[in-house]
Amino acid sequence: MSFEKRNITCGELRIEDEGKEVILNGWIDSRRDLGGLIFFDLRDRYGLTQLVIHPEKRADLADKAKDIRQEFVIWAKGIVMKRESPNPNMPTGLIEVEISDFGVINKAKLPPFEVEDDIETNEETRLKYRFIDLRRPVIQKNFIIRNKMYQVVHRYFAENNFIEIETPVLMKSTPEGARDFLVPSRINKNRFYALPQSPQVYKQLLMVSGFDRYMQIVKCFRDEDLRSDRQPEFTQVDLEMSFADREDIISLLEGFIKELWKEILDIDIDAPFKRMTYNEAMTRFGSDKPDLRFGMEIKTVSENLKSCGFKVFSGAIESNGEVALINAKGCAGYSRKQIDGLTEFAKKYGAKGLAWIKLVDGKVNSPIAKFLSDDELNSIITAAEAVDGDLILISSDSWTRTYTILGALRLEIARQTGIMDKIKSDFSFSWVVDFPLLEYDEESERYIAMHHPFTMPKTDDIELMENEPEKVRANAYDLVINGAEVGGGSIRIHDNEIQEKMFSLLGMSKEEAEDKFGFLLNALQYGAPPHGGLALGLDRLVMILSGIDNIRDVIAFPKTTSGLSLMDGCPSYVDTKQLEELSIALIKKEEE
RNA sequence: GGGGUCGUAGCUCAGCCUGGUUAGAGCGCCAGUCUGUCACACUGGAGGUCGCGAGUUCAAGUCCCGUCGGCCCCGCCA
Repeated sequence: MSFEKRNITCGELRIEDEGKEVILNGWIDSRRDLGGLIFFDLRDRYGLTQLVIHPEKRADLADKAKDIRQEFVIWAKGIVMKRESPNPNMPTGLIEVEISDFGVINKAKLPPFEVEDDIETNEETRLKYRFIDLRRPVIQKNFIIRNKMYQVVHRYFAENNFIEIETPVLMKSTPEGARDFLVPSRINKNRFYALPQSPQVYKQLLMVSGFDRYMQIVKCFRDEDLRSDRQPEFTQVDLEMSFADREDIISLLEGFIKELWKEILDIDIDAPFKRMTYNEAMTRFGSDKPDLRFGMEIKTVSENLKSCGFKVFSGAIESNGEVALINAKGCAGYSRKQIDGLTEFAKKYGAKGLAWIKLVDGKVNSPIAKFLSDDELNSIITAAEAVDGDLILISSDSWTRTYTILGALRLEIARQTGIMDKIKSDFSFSWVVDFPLLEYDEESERYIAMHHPFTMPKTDDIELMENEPEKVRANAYDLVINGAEVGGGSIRIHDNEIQEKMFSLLGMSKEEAEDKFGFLLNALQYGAPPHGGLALGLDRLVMILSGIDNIRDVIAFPKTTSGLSLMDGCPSYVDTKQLEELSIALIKKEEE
């Protein structure tokens, strides 16, 4: 089908262009046929331009226009005219193009939903027709931001002497950490590649090779359950530096984030960012990714309640737990039902119950008041800095659980009381540092690496590895923006012996370590420089910059929460022949 | 692995608790009218596997069970 090729886009004509002859190509956004006057809005990625036909002058065009429907792809030639009734809401609203000739390039079926910004279509339908959904300007905006981010990344890190190197997508399966996606192959039967959860080991090897500063915008894969901010394949800005310490990496990243915010949002942000240890983040905000845009900090009150008459509290303290609280300002009016709702919410995080104290009309209203002395009660109220009208929520459990529960409640109260709405266009940037190196995993009855097994312990703590491994802090750091973990990094182990020690702490025998990571241990013996780095979640950064709370809206072709692609129907069953070639037998053959 | 919630016209939803006439509304769509619209307006019309399956019942969109799918959360995500 022939068409006249455009010489201008739909977003750029202005009043200065009056009188020009132009050719436009695009999609019919809408048509308004007034009988004696026909309007079309023509859309492309750059914007909208109004086309007009005067039937009294051009009956032939009016006739042709009768068959034009929304989302048809057309070309139109005409003269740029000043509008009789301009539309101040459109960038091109002062002009219109009076058509002298046009043609249909391609017809379109009626789309299942309209190509508009404020539609409320089920996401299921949107994902099935993703190619139409992606026409919506609101969605396209996210990909324009995303593209700008690629450019800032490449420019900033190139200016800082980083070089981009591609690492394998088919790699060795690593048993530590998230579940791998496995890839069989015809040539090597019974063996499997894995898709990378991260190029971690490769980038460390690149440091051994002397590349000094590496970066890559890279896809990573994890076969774990999905969430509104988690997809099985996602993009990281991955980087690694040699002869660098934590401060080098942190200040480099602060420079990057500054530039990103300036470039994309034209906002100047202050650096250095706040710093907080893991311990502080947990005890003040109940999270290792604290949202610092508002207060409502957690207060620990264990000290005053050691011997209190409320067994839930004293018992928790006795078994090395804590009693802590948050003050839900102005929430004393919460009904029994609302508080029950909060209790249910807390239970999702492992709470057995939730104690509360209301301060109403100068009186204390609380089911636990009768178990506490006046001094104990007052010490709680004082710690909470509570005044009349406040609701104090108290949690007592193990250390981790107490703070995690209160951290979740803090966010929930902020949502319920409108604090979240107030702060939604604010930004807070911080580093959480000094994570524990290890955490004990009840299920496998061993220590597992909190960050990853290549993380360097803090120098002062290395000697603790022998006898008190749970006390060892890692030289690791997370970049947290608005309560989201946007990046995580660490100084890596470059010493073969420490790395072996680490593997053995994780319960790996020498043979096992050799089998799984022998190539790394080997490389560390051939002149490994001290090095460290970080990986940024690019999708999450785009989400924050575009103010979107759903990762699917910043990924062109995302999966649903059950890992399906509704548009192309993957994952799909495969032919028996294909399986035979790979020597794969299915344990349970699906019907059909 | 677990919990919550949703699935009815092309789209968004009401109806379901308390089973009973021909399953409704708005938007969109189709036809007609209309010379300044831009959410065009007005008149008329078409449009349904109530996700799927099985059950209870004289009777199921509605009740029970199963199943598929969307979303959110816990676990999980080094």
